[in-house]
Amino acid sequence: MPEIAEVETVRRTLKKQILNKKIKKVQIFYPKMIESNVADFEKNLINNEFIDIKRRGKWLIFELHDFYLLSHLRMEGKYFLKSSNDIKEKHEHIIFTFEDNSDLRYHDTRKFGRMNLIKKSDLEKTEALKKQGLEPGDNNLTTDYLLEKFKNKSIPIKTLLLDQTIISGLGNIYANEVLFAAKIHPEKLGKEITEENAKNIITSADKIIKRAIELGGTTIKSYTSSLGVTGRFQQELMVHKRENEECRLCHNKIQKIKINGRSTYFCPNCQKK
DNA sequence: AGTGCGACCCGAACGC
DNA sequence: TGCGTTCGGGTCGCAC
Repeated sequence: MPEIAEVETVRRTLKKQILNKKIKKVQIFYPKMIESNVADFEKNLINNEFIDIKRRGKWLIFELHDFYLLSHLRMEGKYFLKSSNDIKEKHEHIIFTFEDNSDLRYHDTRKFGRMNLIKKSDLEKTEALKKQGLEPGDNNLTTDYLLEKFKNKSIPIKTLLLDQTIISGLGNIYANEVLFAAKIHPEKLGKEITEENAKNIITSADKIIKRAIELGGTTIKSYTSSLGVTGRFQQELMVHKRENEECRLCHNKIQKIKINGRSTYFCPNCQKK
């Protein structure tokens, strides 16, 4: 489940490995994954090279000479660096081969991830990126901004934290963790969020994401980021995946409920309605 | 416009 | 043991 901290970890790791190497071959085993024209995808990447890797929310942005390759890992997308002699594994869907016979391989068990190759001049026009809200840690992410977005919303705050057009980068794990840290019940409606709540969300999100990035993200279930990097943030999870375990603060039992069909974990004592 | 929900995927977990 | 069923989770698009 790559969220912002995992994506940032992938970005930093890959940046050390793949820049300025000429791409000599692109193999596409699951064309549906590519949202732009598949023939152009291959044609425009061959003989090109990655010169930088940026990120916006959960989108990875690989910069080439005149294109950007946008990559969203969704649930289980991972990148691996291998030798082009290595046998192709079942869930490797896109393989980029560099001139030195090293491979960048995109692996995605559930095939949810997406890629999109766009001209550099189209970056600002790209819907997916245009819609992204403010990231945790951004100075423009203020209580005024949040209260404006939350007012009139009859949607649980948990769902609003997952809305990438408001705050960009939070997924299910960190949404649960942020609400615990901010001491807000996940079912509290957007319009009921107070200024103090909003302030706590901002502070908690910033702190939690920074710490998670520091620890290389969270490895949970099947998710490990690229190149075998294992996130260590899961050791610090307060509520996520801790149903019926003791709250680390008050020793009450952590509860699991569904909000909008998504697993939501919280401490009923620390996070009162 | 705001809200809810199924579809996309497939391995793991679960039930019998 | 083995088989069928359910679950999960980010995002989009459609229905109401």
